[in-house]
Amino acid sequence: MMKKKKVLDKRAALLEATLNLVTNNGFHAAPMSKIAKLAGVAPATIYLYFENKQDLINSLYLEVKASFSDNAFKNYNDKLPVKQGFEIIWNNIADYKLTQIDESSFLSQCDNTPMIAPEIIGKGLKHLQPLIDLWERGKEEGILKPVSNYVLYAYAIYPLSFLLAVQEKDIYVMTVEDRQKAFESAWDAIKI
Amino acid sequence: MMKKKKVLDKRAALLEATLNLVTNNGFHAAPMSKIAKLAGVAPATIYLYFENKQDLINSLYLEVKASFSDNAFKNYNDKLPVKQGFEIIWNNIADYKLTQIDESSFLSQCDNTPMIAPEIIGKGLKHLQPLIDLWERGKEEGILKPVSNYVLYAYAIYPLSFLLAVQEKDIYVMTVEDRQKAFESAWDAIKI
Amino acid sequence: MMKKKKVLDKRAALLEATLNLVTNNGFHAAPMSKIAKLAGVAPATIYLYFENKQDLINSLYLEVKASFSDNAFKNYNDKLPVKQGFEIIWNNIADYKLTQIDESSFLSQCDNTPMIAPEIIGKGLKHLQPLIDLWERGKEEGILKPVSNYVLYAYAIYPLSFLLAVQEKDIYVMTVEDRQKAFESAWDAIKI
Amino acid sequence: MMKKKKVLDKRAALLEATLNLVTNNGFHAAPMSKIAKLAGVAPATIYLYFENKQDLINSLYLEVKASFSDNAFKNYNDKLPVKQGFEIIWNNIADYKLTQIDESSFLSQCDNTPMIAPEIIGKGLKHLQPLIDLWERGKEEGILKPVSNYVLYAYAIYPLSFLLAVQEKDIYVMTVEDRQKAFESAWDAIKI
DNA sequence: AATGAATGAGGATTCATTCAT
DNA sequence: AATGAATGAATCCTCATTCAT
Repeated sequence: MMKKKKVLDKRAALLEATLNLVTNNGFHAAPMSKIAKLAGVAPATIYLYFENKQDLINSLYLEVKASFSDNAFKNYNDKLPVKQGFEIIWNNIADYKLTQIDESSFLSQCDNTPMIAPEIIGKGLKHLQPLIDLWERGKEEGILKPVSNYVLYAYAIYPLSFLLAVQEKDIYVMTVEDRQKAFESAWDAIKI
Repeated sequence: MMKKKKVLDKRAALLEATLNLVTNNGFHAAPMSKIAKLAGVAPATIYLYFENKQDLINSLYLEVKASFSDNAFKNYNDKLPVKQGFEIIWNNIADYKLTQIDESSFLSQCDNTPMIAPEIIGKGLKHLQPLIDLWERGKEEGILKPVSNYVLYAYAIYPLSFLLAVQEKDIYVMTVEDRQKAFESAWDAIKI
Repeated sequence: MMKKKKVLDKRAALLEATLNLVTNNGFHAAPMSKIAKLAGVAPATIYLYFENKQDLINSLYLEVKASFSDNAFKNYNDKLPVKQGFEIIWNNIADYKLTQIDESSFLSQCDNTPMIAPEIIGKGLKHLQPLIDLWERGKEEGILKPVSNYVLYAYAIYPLSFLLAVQEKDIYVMTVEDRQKAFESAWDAIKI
Repeated sequence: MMKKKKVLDKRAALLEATLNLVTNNGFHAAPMSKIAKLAGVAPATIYLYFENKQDLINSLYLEVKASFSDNAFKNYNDKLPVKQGFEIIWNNIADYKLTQIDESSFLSQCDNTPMIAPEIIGKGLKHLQPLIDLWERGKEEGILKPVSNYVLYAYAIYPLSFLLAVQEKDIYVMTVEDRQKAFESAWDAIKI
């Protein structure tokens, strides 16, 4: 069990090192040798845990996406009223984007770049099903605009990515009121 | 004159080749040799027109950003009522994003990646001033929510990037009605 | 232990290959690829032992200079009378210059070319201190001319470089008597 | 004639530019493009005056060597007593080495490097014949040591190259007395 | 005579990956 | 399981030289 722990440690260290390097320097400036050094292992060791560099990146993407999604539904259950449920999810996501900055930047980079193959991106989206379900219910109940879920996502969730980006670049700091207003904008955009 | 034309041709061909390769393969898979081949010149020729790879990318970024911005204010003038002015700009941007797919993807990639230095990004933003002015006026007139322009951008314009992305991945095709509704969402998000 | 040996072998092989190529072809005609081939390793392997080409050249310079200096003081000790001590050193240097031809040519090339930075050249000079000490003593004892050590070096040691050069070009072969006379010229030049 | 002048100007400008660049940066950092720029002509123009880079370097070597030799025999005639004649030549050479620093450094670089083919070096030596003749006479008259002219050159003339080098590196400045003593060393070294 | 655009060949260096230990 | 030495292939970039004008 101690052994198992250590193994997981090494894998985790590699993923974290990759996250750091890719986020701050970009894919093309995150060589395997640096990843290994930052993780405290030998370059060859990476290949015990991952098939190759692409597999390492894919794995990281899926893990981060999973942690993002898990977080999104904290304290949420599908019996809540639509607006209340949405508010919980929106706040969870906002919290994540504004505090897990490296992870969020990494996801942005992956989602706007051909560095992750579409089928892997697709896998990562599975976890958001409860949000889709909520929106479908909202549309049935006549609370939400009858538009594609893509449009809902574009207006309700995606703007947070932009706010994260400017936040991270230190050109704008979001106050508590700003955040409340941002939520209202999101809701105004999708509510009927 | 013929000479001047040819020179511009070569520079333009290089920029276009770079746009194609970076958009479809990513920065790290767009080697100078491929760029040269696609542009129909020898690798060394690139260095007659650009200092180095970074300069080539920066130049491309600024040119595309400029074309994007120029397009955004087609038929717009700052005497128009706020909503009408905004609608024109929004539609211009939507047209651009949905038709100039390569250019739009490239800009997304640049804006979500450390591949362009912040100071160059800053330069590219200058051109959007008229939109900022319009928003300031809208807030003064009590038509728009009194929030940071970053928030307005996040909800009014940025969602189009997401819609472009899904559009491009063929997982969603936007109809004329969808688009009208998307505009309404944008407006609902920012109007008071 | 076997491993350690092999590692040293490779480093040494690289240094030797560099010595050969630079000596016979000049710095500008000693590409890393040729050095690697001559040393029997892949080009990338050079970078396991040296930071870059300049570091390789610098290292070689310092090693050769050290071997030159070590040799210069063979059988010498600072209790010997000035003339006798000088004769030993002079002969040691003459032996080195006339037998270690590649090494000597390489040093000449380094010392007459901007290929080695002044601070590295400076480092290489440290080892000659005992000769300087001997000369200072000789001046104190009224045996040597009261002139700068640079002048003493120019007349006592430096001429050997010229004799090496002509020797190497096969335009002149030095006999034992010639050599004895050369020593006398050196001594005549610096003695009072 | 004006035209002829201009032509010579361009050739001379190219030679001077080459001298500057090679002297200060070394052969491997004196690209044709920089030479052209420094001379104020287009790269292709070089090839109107010189066959290729090697020819340019060779031509420069021969011109500089000729100017060095011409200077060496200023005010000299072969009727003078040996010591007096030698003193004149020695002083001429010393003047040249200590004032025409770029030219002297360039010659040192050429003579200690495989950058000039031996047959070209040989050509350059022709001009020193009067010095050889003087030495032969000195040996016949029993004034000079009966040794090879190479040895005489090594001790009488070559040391000046070393003194130039240290002079140029600012680690030693030669006074008038130093210079007188240097001459005496040279004479002591070769006289019987 | 003079040029500046153009280039093929080659330069130093990096990198993902492998393999003997 | 873990490694560090090793590498072939590729990357960015430079350079001597040419050629159409």
